[in-house]
Amino acid sequence: MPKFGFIVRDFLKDLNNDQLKAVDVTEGPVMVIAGAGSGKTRVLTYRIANLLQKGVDPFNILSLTFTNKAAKEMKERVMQLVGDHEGRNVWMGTFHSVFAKILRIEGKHLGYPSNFSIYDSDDSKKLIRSIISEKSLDTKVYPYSYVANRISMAKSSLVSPEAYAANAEIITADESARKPEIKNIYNTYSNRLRRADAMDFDDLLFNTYLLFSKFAEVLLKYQRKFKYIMVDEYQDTNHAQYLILKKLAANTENICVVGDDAQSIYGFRGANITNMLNFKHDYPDYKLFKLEQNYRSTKNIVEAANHIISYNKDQIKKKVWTNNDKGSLLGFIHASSDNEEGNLVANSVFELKMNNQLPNSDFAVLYRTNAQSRSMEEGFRKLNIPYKIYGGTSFYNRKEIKDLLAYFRLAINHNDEDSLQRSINTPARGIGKTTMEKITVAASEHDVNMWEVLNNLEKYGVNLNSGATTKITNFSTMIKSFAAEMKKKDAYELARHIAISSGILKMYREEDTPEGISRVENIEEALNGIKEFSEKGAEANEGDLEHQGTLEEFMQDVALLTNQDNEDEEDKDKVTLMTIHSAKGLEFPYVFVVGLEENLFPSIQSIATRSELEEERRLFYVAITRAEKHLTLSFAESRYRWGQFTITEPSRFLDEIDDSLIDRPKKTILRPDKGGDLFGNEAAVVLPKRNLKPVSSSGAGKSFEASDTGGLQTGMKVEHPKFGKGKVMVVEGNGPNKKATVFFNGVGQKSLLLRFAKLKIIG
DNA sequence: TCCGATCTATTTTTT
DNA sequence: ATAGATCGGA
Repeated sequence: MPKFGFIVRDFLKDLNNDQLKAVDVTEGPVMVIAGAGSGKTRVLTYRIANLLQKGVDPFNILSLTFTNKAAKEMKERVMQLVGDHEGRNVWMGTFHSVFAKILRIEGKHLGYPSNFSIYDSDDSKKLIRSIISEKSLDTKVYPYSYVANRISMAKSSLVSPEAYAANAEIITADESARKPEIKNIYNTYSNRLRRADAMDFDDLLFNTYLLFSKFAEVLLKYQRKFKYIMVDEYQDTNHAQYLILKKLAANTENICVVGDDAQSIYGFRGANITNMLNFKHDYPDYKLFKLEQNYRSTKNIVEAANHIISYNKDQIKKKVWTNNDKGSLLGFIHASSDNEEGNLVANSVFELKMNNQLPNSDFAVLYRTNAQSRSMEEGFRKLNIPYKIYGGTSFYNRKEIKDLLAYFRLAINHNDEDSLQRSINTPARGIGKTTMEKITVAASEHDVNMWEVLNNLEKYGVNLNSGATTKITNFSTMIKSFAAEMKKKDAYELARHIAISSGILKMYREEDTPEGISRVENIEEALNGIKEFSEKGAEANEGDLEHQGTLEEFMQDVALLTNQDNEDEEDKDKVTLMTIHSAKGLEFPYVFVVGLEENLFPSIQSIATRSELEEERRLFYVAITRAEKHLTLSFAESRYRWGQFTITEPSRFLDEIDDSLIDRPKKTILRPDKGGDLFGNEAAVVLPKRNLKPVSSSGAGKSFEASDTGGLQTGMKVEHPKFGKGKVMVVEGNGPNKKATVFFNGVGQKSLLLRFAKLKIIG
């Protein structure tokens, strides 16, 4: 007998034909291609409700999303449909959080304890950085972010350090990039994580895959558990996620994936659209449903979005349409500077709000990079419009919070070397560089953990004076005492105890600067958050784990949380400021997409290849389709970037919107057909203009090869792709701000930032 | 060992 | 611009 028949049946009336089919076919593989705003989340939640109605046990349903926020929202909506009790027991979470949970239970098969640490990207970059320096490699040749990215890509493709070193293609690529050491860095990095009983984000996927491949009985257990699998944002899955899903679904093949190739925006991180294309090969008898009716936006907005995406070559054919009103034309803001852009956007919000009596929460400002939030903030602050910023440095990434959490982590997992190094001399307790050096070296030599060395100094031949030895013993005793309290005290009690007796709180209190005060406040806020966690007790929001409110449990949750995940009540009626990436899946009545400038959006890093540019365009598509009623695009003629004044050019994406859809002056005003000297300011740095004349795009880099200008000196002769040949008059500044004044024949004197200018040294 | 001055990387996006 | 790392001197 259907358990909640009347509720679901009632709602089924709200589904259109395509949605209904996607909800109805619960058995066998299903792929739903869902255009923006076509009710994708609705389909997923109703599917879950439908399954429950048919009598499927909630424990047998797994629903995977990309962000915690999406998971939370889905959970709420399911609970609305079927009631809290049933809804609560469905496994709904992000890939990372669900797999972390599995690994806490099953990690022992792979040699991991259940209390393994999770390193966030800051932690892993830090580790990679220290490995690079240990190996005395040139950080110019091996920038740690490059190396980290390379390793992360390998891991997301399930390439182990051994496989990496054995892969001729990869090795050749690294060698021709003159970075042959990456394979060794990767190997050391991997070992070091192991030694610390730690996993990075990629390991959560990689190890889950290993677990399921190597231990058939474990796989079987989870295959039996997850009889019905649903995946949101399938276009953003990477290779590892794809293979894990394939394994999990192999028995029942009850897998339903929902995605939109036009909204694939995580290719840079290893997401692979071909996972969508592979679906039909893996499950030849799959059912395909397309959701093409947009319920979210006006006709104008849908049309603009369709228009934009039609510039992309790679796409699955579909026609998104809407029955909604035509709506107003797209707004357009042309500012002279980033600051003015912030003011104009804020003014525009103010007007719309006043004229139409709208809440602040109806508005969102979306941008390409987090750094752009600053000028927006200033604009809103001037008009006293409340706003909230998502992204940027997350709360848990603040220094003081990391300092505190390091103690928590170390108390939970003594092998966590990152936390050990962070906490051992913060606050200063006289365990300095020399001492740590000795310990690090001993740990490496004996290939044991630093904690092990710390507690057996003599055994590992670490020679320290008695003072240092005492200090270390005291530290170790303190950590052990924290660990001993773990099961006795609740999370809040223990957290406060640690904050006080570690000296962290005292250290920041004594700073006595505005900054120090705010750090103390943040620590207090963190403690309050933990208090809430303790008090809430069994929220049991994920699956079947018993919840006792210990600090260890808190830390397991926190590792995968981002700042987007806890919204305060007082944040409800505020304008939302966020990157487009974090806006995916959200919608707002009024949306501003700002900073539509070449080299910013599309990003300068993504204009080299067609596929990268197409990803930027999809990102623009995502931005546009967040808007329900009204969309405004904005662009500034100049902008501070890296603390440097730069003249900018309107984004090519603006040209790709049909003039009839947008309310803006004629294009000729936007694109003066003059050189870069229009603004006549010689101090201004002109970003490389995009090719106005047809230039074979692939040949552009080859015909002009810029030199390394690190050793550029006065008197040298150089060539510039645009200004031609010239002589260096002055070299000034350092590092990224190093600039040269060059006299170009027939052009005159130019001041160039070497970081940007493509100069060839010719004599 | 500690402190201040100086240098350097960061800015593409996130779990 | 700005935070963090590094360096050099007390």
